[in-house]
Amino acid sequence: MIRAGLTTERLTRAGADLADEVGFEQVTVSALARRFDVKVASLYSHVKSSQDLKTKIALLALEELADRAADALAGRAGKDALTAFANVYRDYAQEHPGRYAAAQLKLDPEAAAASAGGRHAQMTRAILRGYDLTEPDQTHAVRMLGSVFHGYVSLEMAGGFSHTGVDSQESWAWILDSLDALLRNWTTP
Amino acid sequence: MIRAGLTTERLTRAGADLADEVGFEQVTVSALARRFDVKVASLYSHVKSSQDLKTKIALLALEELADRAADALAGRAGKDALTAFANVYRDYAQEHPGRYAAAQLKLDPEAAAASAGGRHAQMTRAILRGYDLTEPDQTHAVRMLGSVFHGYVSLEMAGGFSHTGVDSQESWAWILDSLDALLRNWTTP
DNA sequence: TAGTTTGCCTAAATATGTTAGGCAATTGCA
DNA sequence: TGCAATTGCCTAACATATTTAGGCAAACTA
Repeated sequence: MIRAGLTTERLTRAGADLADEVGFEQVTVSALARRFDVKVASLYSHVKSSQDLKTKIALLALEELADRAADALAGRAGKDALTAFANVYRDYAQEHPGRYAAAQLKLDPEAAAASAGGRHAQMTRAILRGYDLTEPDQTHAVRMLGSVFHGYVSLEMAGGFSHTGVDSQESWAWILDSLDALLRNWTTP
Repeated sequence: MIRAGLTTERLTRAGADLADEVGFEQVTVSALARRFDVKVASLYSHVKSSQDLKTKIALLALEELADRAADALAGRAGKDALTAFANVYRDYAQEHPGRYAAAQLKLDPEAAAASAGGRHAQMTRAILRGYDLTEPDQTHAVRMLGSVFHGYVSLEMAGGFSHTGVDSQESWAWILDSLDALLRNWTTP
């Protein structure tokens, strides 16, 4: 019988695609096996468990996101960098809702350490070089930016901003303006 | 045989407790049945499905959160209100991680309409009465506050802020200061 | 107290997750 | 090229979760 050519890599990628199509919650070893027209048990040579599969998808999403962010940051500084970076998250979430949801999976410490999480934090710090902040303010600002970006994108994806007449894109622009102004004008009290 | 006294109410509450103990993801009709020492099928007279149970837990959490927020806002204005409101979310998430996670469940439109979601938005607007914003800026600001609060709490719960030496509580205070300053100084461009 | 309703039960079908062990396709080496 | 070792996907089996259908006994109602 002909082989399907399964690899951890292909399974992870297909799992991510599946997540984008039906939601990360619905990603299941069984569904993935069906997609490859293969018996469920066959996947267990390539992923340790359902949890392992989900972790791998999360790590993939974090890498993709970090790659896009790095691209967007290249050659930019100040507000330009801030906006480009923020838009990477928002656009990625819109294009790849399942992957974005995966990126929010709570990782165990080892996986977290091996993830692109550190790159994200580093890039946020790089943006802040365009502003005049010293530690610990810089760390506070990193956390604030992360919170706003993640929070906004989550709430927007959940449909939280679709019940008033105000356009979400406008709010997004307003918020980025505000953050830029805030960081420019910050003076330690 | 003696009856367990199941009701939708009690199941929902027990489900919420279970979520806080083992995580919202792990809440299952079977686990809940075990908790009541009852057969699984018995629960189906009180909840329509596993999804229905989760929705009910989410609605409970949203109500509790709105009640706490309303309490916290009573008699406060300006930055005092802002801080109290923000702390309600953060504290609730810390005390009740499973309930907080449940509150993030994506609800179908009917459930969303019947939820306390509207109260949350109204209360955020009430806080902004202490600042000098008019529409559409007020809506933008509502969205920004929601994003920061939800984003920060999510990232903090996920352990995102535990890998540098800077205390999370300090960042939280810094962010609330910043938001207050931002809203006070906002002038439409 | 008899009748009705309600609550929890048993039984059964279906789906997912996971492990163990087998055979065939592929790879590597003489 | 041909054979051995490896690897990949398979069948089989079991545990757990979801859900529906129908039954019996407890609790209300009159």
